[in-house]
Amino acid sequence: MLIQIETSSDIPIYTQLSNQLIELIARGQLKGGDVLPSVRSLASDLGVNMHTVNKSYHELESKGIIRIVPKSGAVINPSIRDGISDEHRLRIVEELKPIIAEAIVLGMTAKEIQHLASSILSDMKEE
Amino acid sequence: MLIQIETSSDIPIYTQLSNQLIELIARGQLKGGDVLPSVRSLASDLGVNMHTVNKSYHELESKGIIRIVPKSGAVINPSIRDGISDEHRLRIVEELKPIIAEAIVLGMTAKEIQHLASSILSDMKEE
DNA sequence: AATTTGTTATACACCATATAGAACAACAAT
DNA sequence: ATTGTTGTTCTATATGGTGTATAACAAATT
Repeated sequence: MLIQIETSSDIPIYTQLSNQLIELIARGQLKGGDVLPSVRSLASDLGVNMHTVNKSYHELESKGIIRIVPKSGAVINPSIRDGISDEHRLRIVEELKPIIAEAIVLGMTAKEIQHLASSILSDMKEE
Repeated sequence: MLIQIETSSDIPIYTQLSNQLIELIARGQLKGGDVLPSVRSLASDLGVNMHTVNKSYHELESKGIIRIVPKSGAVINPSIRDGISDEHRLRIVEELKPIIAEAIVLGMTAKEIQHLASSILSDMKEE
């Protein structure tokens, strides 16, 4: 499943896992309807605890990215065609703001930041 | 100094403070050469501990945004005209990637994400 | 019938966060 | 020169998050 965990990172394991799963979905390598591995099997593959994977899955569910069906599995939600909700959009803004501010302070121009964003976007969309 | 701390937030106080200081600098309300308040006085104003402010200042210093002169104060570094360093640029990319991926998964198109970034940028640059 | 599933509970260790108090040497101001 | 402020350092404590471990449960699957 192409996931790598760095235990020495200052980013929590469950956050690393959530981020990488989100990126796999964004790249289209995981699609709506696909079923994620069970918490036990993925934990075994990654060499981490079952509860750590479980925490990541529930984080993804609270973000509206997957739904968890007890005794069955975690299923990726279909892509939303109606556009993003106001709630989700606000969360993205609050997450983007401090990073964009940091980029400005470190000397990037608006044009450079836009170009950086578009290069990240095209990198994810090309697959 | 227009800083608000929410103790009930899940974001650490020192991170809230760092983010708001960075945003003040990005907006031009704090400029290169300006001296930040002493850790004791700002801690008193915000109602938090001295060490918490100190931790925020050192985080900003490790990011290259301010320099701390012992027995003197914390001074904002002048804006970099030479452009951003590779190290800083890489950090920005790594911070942007998971958020952009999340935005895609939640149903935003590349065009919408670009528009969102530019609206945040113009909001910060207009002051 | 046996296995696997997500869930729940308890327990433990470790680290980050936040506060508190104290003391120090260097600097600025009166 | 004395006073007050500065960032620094140290110790101490409390709290919560993170991660692991083990166990048991009920529902679904095989």
